[in-house]
Amino acid sequence: MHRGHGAGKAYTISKIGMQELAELAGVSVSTVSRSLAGKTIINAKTRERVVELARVHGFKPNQVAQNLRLRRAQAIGVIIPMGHEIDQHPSDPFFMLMLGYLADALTDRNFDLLLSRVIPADDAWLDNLLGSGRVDGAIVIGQSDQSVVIDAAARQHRGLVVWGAHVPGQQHVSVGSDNIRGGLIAGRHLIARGKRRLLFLGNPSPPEFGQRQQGFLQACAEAGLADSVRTLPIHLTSEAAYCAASEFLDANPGIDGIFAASDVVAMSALRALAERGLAVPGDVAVVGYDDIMLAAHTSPPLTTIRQDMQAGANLLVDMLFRQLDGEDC
Amino acid sequence: MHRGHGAGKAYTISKIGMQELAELAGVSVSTVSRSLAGKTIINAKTRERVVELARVHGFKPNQVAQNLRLRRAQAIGVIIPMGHEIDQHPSDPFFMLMLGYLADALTDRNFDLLLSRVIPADDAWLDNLLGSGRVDGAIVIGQSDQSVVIDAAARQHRGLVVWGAHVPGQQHVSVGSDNIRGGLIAGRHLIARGKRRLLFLGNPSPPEFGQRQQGFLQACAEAGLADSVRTLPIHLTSEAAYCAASEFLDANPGIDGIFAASDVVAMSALRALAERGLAVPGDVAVVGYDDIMLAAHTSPPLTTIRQDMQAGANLLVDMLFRQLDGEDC
DNA sequence: CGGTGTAGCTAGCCCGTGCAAGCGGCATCG
DNA sequence: CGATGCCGCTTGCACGGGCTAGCTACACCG
Repeated sequence: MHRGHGAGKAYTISKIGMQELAELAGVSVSTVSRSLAGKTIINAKTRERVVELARVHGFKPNQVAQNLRLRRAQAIGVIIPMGHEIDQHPSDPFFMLMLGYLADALTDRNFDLLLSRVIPADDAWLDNLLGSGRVDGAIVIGQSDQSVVIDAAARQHRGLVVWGAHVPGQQHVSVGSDNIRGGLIAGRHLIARGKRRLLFLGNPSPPEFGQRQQGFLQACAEAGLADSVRTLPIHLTSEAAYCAASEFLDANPGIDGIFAASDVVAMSALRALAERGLAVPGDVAVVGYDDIMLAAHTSPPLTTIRQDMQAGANLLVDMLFRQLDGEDC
Repeated sequence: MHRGHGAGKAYTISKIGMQELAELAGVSVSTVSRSLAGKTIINAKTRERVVELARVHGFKPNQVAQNLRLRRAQAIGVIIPMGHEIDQHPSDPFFMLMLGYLADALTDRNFDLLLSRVIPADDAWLDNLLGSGRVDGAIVIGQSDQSVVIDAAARQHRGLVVWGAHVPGQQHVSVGSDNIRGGLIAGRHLIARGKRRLLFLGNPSPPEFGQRQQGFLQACAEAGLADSVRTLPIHLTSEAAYCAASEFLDANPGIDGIFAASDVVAMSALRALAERGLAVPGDVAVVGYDDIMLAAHTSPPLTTIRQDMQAGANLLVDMLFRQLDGEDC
């Protein structure tokens, strides 16, 4: 690993302030402020002169001061709580995809995106962020096992939306795909293909995953397979998933259909199957969840339940801003 | 997609301020400030009373005001410039992995992470961020085609480090793996396996990729293959990579070794190969770059050049803070 | 009386905005 | 006939946003 360095530097940390700029322009500070804000109340000629001068001197208004004055933060916190998977590194492409779309949507509205990975040690992580003034609102990706904390925060602050499951009675606004239905579809798909010895691969304790399992079990029940279906609760990391799946497959030969809680898990399962010489989908069919981009690029291409995450991200952001605008939703 | 909502809410937006808290405690605002900061100059009894009162009322100092006063932002910008790949969505697991490690390292130092995806339209994107006061420094992931802009910003501000290539004469501090060496290793690996009709898969214009290609070509030259080696410049998205690779393979049968600029590209190549009935690594050997987690979970597991990104991320953050502390590096 | 331990005063940090003043000319009023 | 006021438009003044820190003020003690 290299550590390159630039040539010797002479930093030009001359950071001119509004005060100086005003003197330079021969106007008052307020005129500078209004000019840069493009207020038409300032004479066009004066305004342009100020703007030009600012450009020349590389002046940028200090946004921290600006935000303080305007009592806003112009930033949204995006949080990935990692309660149920203490060692899950969010290298999960799912997070990244969501993050990318959120970044796009927020950038469009001129808001910054403050990223937090949280390993909830106390119950105050969300309240701390929301109460700190650093953000105007927050988007939580996945309830993890923190529904109680999220509900509490939702009661005290406005400007909080959650990607994840919608459980009856929850206090917080959430957006997510219909996980139960997704699980149902996955189950029916496997059963329609003649698979009978089914396995749910994933930890059902986070609500989204629990609902996927629930839908899956429902499909099994419809087919009279309620008794034979198995669940293997595993971590979401690909490595852990791979190990657990391998072990399980060795101990339980005969499985012919797998529904994985996420595509990453599914890919690990594919590998474990390949190593055991089991054909996919001939011997064992696999269905994933998310439709991350890589899903189409495994061999064979992974069957997966698609979530339209761009739509989801946009909806999250829409609802967040509606809350911030005072709408009650 | 559901849009769940919580029960009707009565927000407790009572956000008490330092002023009120001071009155409640019967002390001055400064005493509250110092108490919460844990300054021992305040009598322990008074201090604890204030702290307790703050806790009870859920008071959290406004960090925006705090930062303004302390002339800092307590945040680092992390930027992914997307100059060369206008449509590359950073769902690339590589970015996410890096981002995760950076988030960890910054969180450890109590800094926030401001995420920006930038499609450089003007030349001011970096200067705008650095000059806005919203961040104390920035980490740029990949030079893309913006080396000039980055150099310019590095000259004006302190607190800027870049993940990517180290090219002679650059003005900015950069951290990255030895891409030339990586390419060299990849090339030698393929050649040692008896492969002779080689292909570099990736757009060599961003410096990191260019250096990977350079090392690869060097290995080819060593083996006298300089003339037969091919380069296929493609986009980094898996979809685009897949299409381009498929087309190329059809038009150029006989390729027996592929070095892909990234693992995502490599995975797409694997799929294209599999669909053409070409065995990996029997007919065609493939080497990727990055060692993202999924690389081990393809079938067959992908050979890849590993970058220790955690070490890289830590180094980036270390060097950034050294710059901020005034060290000249 | 000088020293020590507490706590308050006040001046900012950098910017935005309500209020009011000044512009020159013309109508109204005493 | 001279004084006042008001026009619409532009700009400046002064204050405030929540917080910190240097200096000051006040007890109390030896």
